[in-house]
Amino acid sequence: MWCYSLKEKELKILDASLKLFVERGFHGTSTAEIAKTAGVATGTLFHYFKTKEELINCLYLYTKENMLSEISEHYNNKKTFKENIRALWLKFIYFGINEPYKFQFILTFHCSPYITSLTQEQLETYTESMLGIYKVGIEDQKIKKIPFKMAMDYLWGNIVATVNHFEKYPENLNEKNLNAAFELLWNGISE
Amino acid sequence: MWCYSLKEKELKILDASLKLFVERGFHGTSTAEIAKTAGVATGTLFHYFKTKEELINCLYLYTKENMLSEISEHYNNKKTFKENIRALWLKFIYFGINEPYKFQFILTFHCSPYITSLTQEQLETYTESMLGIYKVGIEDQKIKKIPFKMAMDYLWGNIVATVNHFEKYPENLNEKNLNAAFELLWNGISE
DNA sequence: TATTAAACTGACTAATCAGTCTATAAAGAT
DNA sequence: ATCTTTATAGACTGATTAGTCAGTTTAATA
Repeated sequence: MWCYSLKEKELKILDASLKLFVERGFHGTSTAEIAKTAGVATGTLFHYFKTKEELINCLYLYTKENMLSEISEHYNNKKTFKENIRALWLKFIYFGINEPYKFQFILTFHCSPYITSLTQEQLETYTESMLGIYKVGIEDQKIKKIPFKMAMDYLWGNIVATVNHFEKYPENLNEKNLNAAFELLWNGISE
Repeated sequence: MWCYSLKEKELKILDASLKLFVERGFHGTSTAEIAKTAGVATGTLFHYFKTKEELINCLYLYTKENMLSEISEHYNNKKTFKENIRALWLKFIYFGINEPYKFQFILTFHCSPYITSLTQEQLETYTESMLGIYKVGIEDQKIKKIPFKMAMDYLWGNIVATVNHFEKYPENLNEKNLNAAFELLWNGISE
């Protein structure tokens, strides 16, 4: 699988797929519909993606790389540990709010059978950088001694809940409530 | 829609649907497959459910009522507020662990376009009983002054994250970690 | 026992699906 | 200028789909 140096029509196919897969699911979306939405012929779709499954795997990689590239930021030693976690958390929240389709797609197809384990593996490097931050927090006694994976699942669960909340009630999206949502997370994990 | 006083084959169809819809999605599962898994003819399926959409709506009601009936318990004044919240939380967690298909189905199809808003409405009475508990917590200064809906979304997010976590790492499921998971929630919301 | 309604069956159908194929058009390479 | 590869198109195909229908069995009632 390649998915790099995307041609114009290739990108249009990915964008159309993202929208339709999120709105109607994998099997609920026909390749003909994707092609029509993207403004290309079905033959063109299958020229770039051998099968529908290859298309969704490619879309998953494209979307998740897109998210991680917006999130990635190195630990800033001039700020407190809490401020660092807050900055990271905020980046996820803003990605979820600004890119609702991409966020929902990652959520929906994260554990889906259409995504091959190969596609999954290519993204696990990110977890390692999180492990580094976690260790700092434990050593400096900033966060509770809970298992790393539980902390990760809790963090991700909070991000998903927060994004979904502000998507449901966009009128509540303001500095105050955003801070309240972060404090829920922080008070949970902090020592 | 009726869905009450279920006949034997009707129940088999619902059980088969639950398994297949969770594993392969709505459009990924054919009615022929459901009928075969349930051990009935396709005609029987359409005798009980006019369309595939009616089937999934019926299944959603059946599943969510099933969950709520197992969760429902009145506030116990002899216990502390925290203990009451913990008992409620635990019931959700055990439902998620003991009924992984039902839990996953509710999660997946909660915001899905196949579930009609009518089906959604029939289940909102539960929220009201939660509102009562929330008010008690606020008045007695047990929990922070965060908006009710945010608290609900945070609670549900924590439950989902916890169930998913123990499903991913069943070897971690024990009293100690279960308590640690609850403390994450409680420290987040408590005053 | 006879009558009727409900439960049940599976072959069948029109529509839709993923993917193919043949034919051009455009772009690069020599 | 000629040749080769790549990009694009859309009509087409065999397989599959949701749902129907005509008829059979079962169960309840009179």
